[in-house]
Formats: sequence, C-alpha cells, structure tokens
Amino acid sequence: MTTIRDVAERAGVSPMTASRALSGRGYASDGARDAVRVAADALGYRPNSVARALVQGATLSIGLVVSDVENPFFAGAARAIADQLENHGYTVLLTNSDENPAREERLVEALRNRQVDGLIVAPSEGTNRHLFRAVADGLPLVQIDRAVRGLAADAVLVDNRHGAEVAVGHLATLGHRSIVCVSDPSALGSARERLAGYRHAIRSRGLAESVAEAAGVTQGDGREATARALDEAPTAIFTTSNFMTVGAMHELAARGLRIGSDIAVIGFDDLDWTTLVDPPLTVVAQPVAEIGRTAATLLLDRLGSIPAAPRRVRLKTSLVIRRSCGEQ
Amino acid sequence: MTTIRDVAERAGVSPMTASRALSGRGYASDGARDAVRVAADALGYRPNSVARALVQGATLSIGLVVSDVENPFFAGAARAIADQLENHGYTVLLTNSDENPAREERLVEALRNRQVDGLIVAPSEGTNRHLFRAVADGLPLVQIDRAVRGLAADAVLVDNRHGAEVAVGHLATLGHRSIVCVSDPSALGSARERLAGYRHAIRSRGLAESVAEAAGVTQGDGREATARALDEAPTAIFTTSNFMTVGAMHELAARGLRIGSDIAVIGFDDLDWTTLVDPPLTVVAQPVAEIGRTAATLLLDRLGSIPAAPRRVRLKTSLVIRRSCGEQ
DNA sequence: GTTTGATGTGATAGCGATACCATGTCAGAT
DNA sequence: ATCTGACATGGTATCGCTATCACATCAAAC
Repeated sequence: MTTIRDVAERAGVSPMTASRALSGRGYASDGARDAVRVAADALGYRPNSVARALVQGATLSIGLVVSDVENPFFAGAARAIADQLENHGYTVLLTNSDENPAREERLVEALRNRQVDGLIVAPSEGTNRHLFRAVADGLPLVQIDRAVRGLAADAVLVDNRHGAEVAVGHLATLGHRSIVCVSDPSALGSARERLAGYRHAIRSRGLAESVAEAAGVTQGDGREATARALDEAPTAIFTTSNFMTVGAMHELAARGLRIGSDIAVIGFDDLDWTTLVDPPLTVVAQPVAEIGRTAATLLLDRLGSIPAAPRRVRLKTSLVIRRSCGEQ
Repeated sequence: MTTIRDVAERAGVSPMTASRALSGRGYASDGARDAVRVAADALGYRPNSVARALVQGATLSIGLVVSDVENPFFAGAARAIADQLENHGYTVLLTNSDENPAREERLVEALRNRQVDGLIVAPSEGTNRHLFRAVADGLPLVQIDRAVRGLAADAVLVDNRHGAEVAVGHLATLGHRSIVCVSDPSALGSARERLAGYRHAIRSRGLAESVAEAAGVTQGDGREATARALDEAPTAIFTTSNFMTVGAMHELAARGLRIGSDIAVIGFDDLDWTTLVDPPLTVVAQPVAEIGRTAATLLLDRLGSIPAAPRRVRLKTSLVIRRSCGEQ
C-alpha cells in the first residue's frame, strides 16, 4: 500500500507538507501542491481513513440500526438517510436488529467500537440501556419510527395515533360498525400508538373494540392474527403496518372474501402495489423519505455541535382514499 | 474515552497483559485475566476497533454497493449478505450507486479508503476501472446480479437467459404469438441476458420479436416503455424486472386492459404482492436470499485466503405459474 | 531598520491498539 | 546441578496520519 510517506518522498517534500497539500488545510506553496498531486496520482495514492480517524477522533461514519431492511418502510428510510449523509461525506453502516433487544445491544456496541460518529436507531422494545449509555456518553443519536421513553435523544416519528383515528373514522363514516384491528405486537411503540388511535376512535363512537394482536411482525404473523380477527365476523379491518396488511389480504383471499364488497380493509403504509390490487387499497401513508431525510438532518445538526435539547419531530401521515372500504 | 491503558492501570498490569487478557490470545495468568476483566467492566471499556484495524491491517468490515436498496431484490440480497457476514464478525457498509458508474467509482474508492476487507458489488455499466484496480490490488471482490466482462472476480448470477426462455416458452405454449418484451436498459448485464433469452425463444419459434427498452430502471420508465410496447397490440408481455412489471401493470390498468384475459403478463422477480393481485402473477422467481448468502460465502472464502481462480456461480430461477397468462 | 504578520516547511509526538522481542520464573527431565 | 520448555509479563516499536510547534523567509508597515 502506498502511504503519504511514499508520496512525500516522490514529491521531494516532507510527509507533513504532503498532508497539507492534499487536504488543502494549512499553507502549501503552489509548487509543492502540484508536485504532491502529481506524485499522488502517479502512485495511485489513497489516504488511509482508518489512520486519519485514529488521530482525528472522527470516522465520518454513521451506524444505522433498523429491524429489517427488507421492510419497504425501513428500506425507504435507509435509502433517504444514506443519500443525505453521503452528501456530507459520511458512510452508513447498516445493521438489522430483527426487533431483538439483545441483538440490538450487540449491534450498537459493535458500531460504537467502530467509533461511529453518530447513530440512527429504530429502537426495539426491551432493555435499552445501551441507548441510554450512548446518550450519556454524548454520542449523537436519532431515533426513528419509535422513541424510547425517557431517553434524551432526538426522534422522528409520525402522528401514529391521529393517523389511526382518521382511518377508523373513515370506516365509521362509511357505515362500518364492526371494525377489528390487526395489530403488530403492542411491544412496538409505533404499533401501540396506532392501537391507541384505533381504540379512541372506536370508543368515541360507542362501537365495540376488537383487537387481534400478532405474535410477531412478519406477514405470517399478520395472517394468523387476521384469522383470529375474522371470528368476530367484522365488516372492516384496520391493520397497523404493511406486513400486517399483506398477511390480512392473504387470509381474506384464502377465505374467498372480496375486499371492498364483503369486507373493508384499510392499512398503514403505502407501497408500490397498493394501487395494483383490485380494488386499490385505501391506506394511511407515511412520508418515508421525509422521515429518513429528517433523521439525517437532525443527526447532522448534532454532529455540527450545538448540543441542544432533544427534539421530537412528528411528521404527518395522510389518508389516501382509494376503494378498499367500499368507497363509491 | 477509556483506553486499554486505563484498564491496565486499574488492574495493576501492563497494557500488553491487559490486551492479552482481553483478547485471550497469548499467555495470561488467571489472576491477571480476572483483574483485567473486572477493571474493564468497571470502566465500561470498549476496545477501539479503529486503532486495532490500523495495527492489524484488517477492519472486519465489508463494503456493499447496490444500485438501490429500495429495490426489493437488492434489499433481500443485502439482508442475506449482512446476516451471513455479521455471523462472522463483519459489519456491512451499505451504499447505493443508482446505476451511475461515476457514483459507483466514488463509492468504491471511499470504501477502499476506509480499508474494507472486501467488496460486494452489483456493477453498473460503464467504465469499471475501479473494479479492475481493486482486483489488481488483491482486494477480495464478489459481483452480484451482473458481472463485468473480463474482470477476474467471483460472481453470483442467475440463469437469466434460460429463465427468460422458459417464460417466453410458457407464453408460446399457451398459444401466444405476439409477445413483447418490456426490458430494462440493455446496458444492464442481467437485462441483456434476459433479453437474449427472450430473443432466442421468439426466434426459435419463428415469431416476431418486439422489444420496448425502458430509458431507466424505475417503474415510471417501465410504464413509458409499456405504453410504446402496446402499440404493437400484443397478446402477451414479458418484463425483465420487478420495477418494469409494476410499471407495465400501471399502464395496463390505465388502459383498462384485464390481465389474464385481455393480455398475458409474466415478469421477472417474485414479491410479496404478486399473489395479492388479481389474477395472481406468473413470474420467474430468483432465489434472492440464496444469492446473498452465496455471495457472502464466496467472499468469506477469499477472506480466509485461498486465492483460487475466480468462480462464477449461476443459480437457478424458477417459473412460478399462477394465472396472469390465461392459464386454466 | 526593525517590527510585524503572512507564508511555507519539517521534526516530533502522539492517536489506541498489538507484534515482537527480551526477560524472568518454575516445574520436570537429564 | 544444569538444562529445557511452558508459562507469564512488560518494554518498545509501529500501523498511517495529522496536530503542534519551531523555525525559516520575505514583504509591507512604521
């Protein structure tokens, strides 16, 4: 590997001058600058970021912990985060926690060992001491999708409760009286809020609530929960996430129930295919890219110092009305 | 930050002994081991991987360059890669090239500056000198989804050509005579192979070929290409990727064409929702997770030395017959 | 003519960890 | 009694880079 020493030697200057010439910080004569650049090109010099990180105490890398990049919601957020951070010279280290707090802890510790300059985490439920520790140590940390109670860190969330209320309100307005909720495990903060929105909307209208909570976050779990939910013979289903929606639709299809006519469906998260199914799905859409961008921006703010008070950003969901609830 | 020096001091030993006690390599008495461990716990010691990487010349990190993690195909592969590599102590640095060779070059160089121990890349079309350079420098490199001509590096691909042939053959068997191909830009190696499979299948049956090549890889591009393709008034459409499929379906829906009856559709890539649309989609499925696992395994092999000849693995696609081509 | 400050360069000393070597102890073998 | 080798520990150098300081030079300022 060619080092800055080799470059300096070839250019006939000291390593220090080479360093300055290449980084542009500090003085360096035009002659030295050129000579160093030529030498670096000729040798194919590539600065060793590891060595630089060691001396400067900053790696220009950010750790990202989501539960599963295969979830389009997190994939979208990750994409937006990476784009934004890369523009500022950072590299994103991606990891999946699988909603497993122990695994999340291992990942966070490993990322910290790698001296990431900051963390963006979708915290899973459980002991979050590693997050408290990180914050206590002054590591910039931004939470997405959910927020740990009492943790003094930034968070980017959506108005889950309100979004769910609006969705259930929409169903009620259309005349539905038996509305079940197929929910992700209530261990998830976001699911809990959506569930609360459902409950509030149901109660405020004097309807009977009925919740089928899934055992996990996969579409298989969603399907199983839906099967239970259907025992109530509801006229409408509200699901709290895209995987729950997919699971529900599979179960409905298996039973030969027609969405829109036999039963109404409204789900959280909007995706490519929601307009391809028949009827197209009415959903509560989350501003996925904006969530990612916002998280990245909050983190960049903290990285540029300004140890301000933790900020919580709540972004708006929007009800996208299509035709899965018997509309028109 | 607490360093190994602090730990050593507290434990009453030298940093060297502390290092050995913590790493378990080399001799260390039980007493020393315990004392060091206690001290490390008490201080909340976290080894600095950056410093370790500098002296050991290995970072235990792998660079991953895909074109877009939001593409479920790449998200799935990335997931499998990360899972496998994490099991071996590696961390994955994720980046998106957007099919832009210049951007890919920047990313690869940046990852190399960070001293990644290896690279997994879905190469985009264009000047790939950065990949040749990496291989020449002895950096372990595995390509996925596509392979650069003449590059002496491992690659994990699928039998694109054969997959496409089987798909078109299926359509022909069902009686279709006017089959158009909505293709990703032929700049992509995988698209080129699928296109070749389409052409061969069409010609060998004496049919007329008709290809609408999209201007880009997004579903918008796919939709636009489909619009052109429909000028031929075909009875069947073969698409070369999931985004093309989504685009095609949007255009068909907009024109009020019923899939399965008015027109047959068969696409590359199987996804969650392909069974949720009506009729469910017949597709050429790729073994996404296996692609990722295989790529990770090939890379791990190379990391564990054994500089063998480059290997190309071709995994099988499978035709999943459902009902979008008028089957039944 | 001295002072000042901008400009330019290089020697040295780390960053935090480990590789390597030197040193020492002690049991068992001869 | 000496030798051998396993066990145990620590000093020193080093990974590649940059912060810091010391030291020049030289033009403009007074």
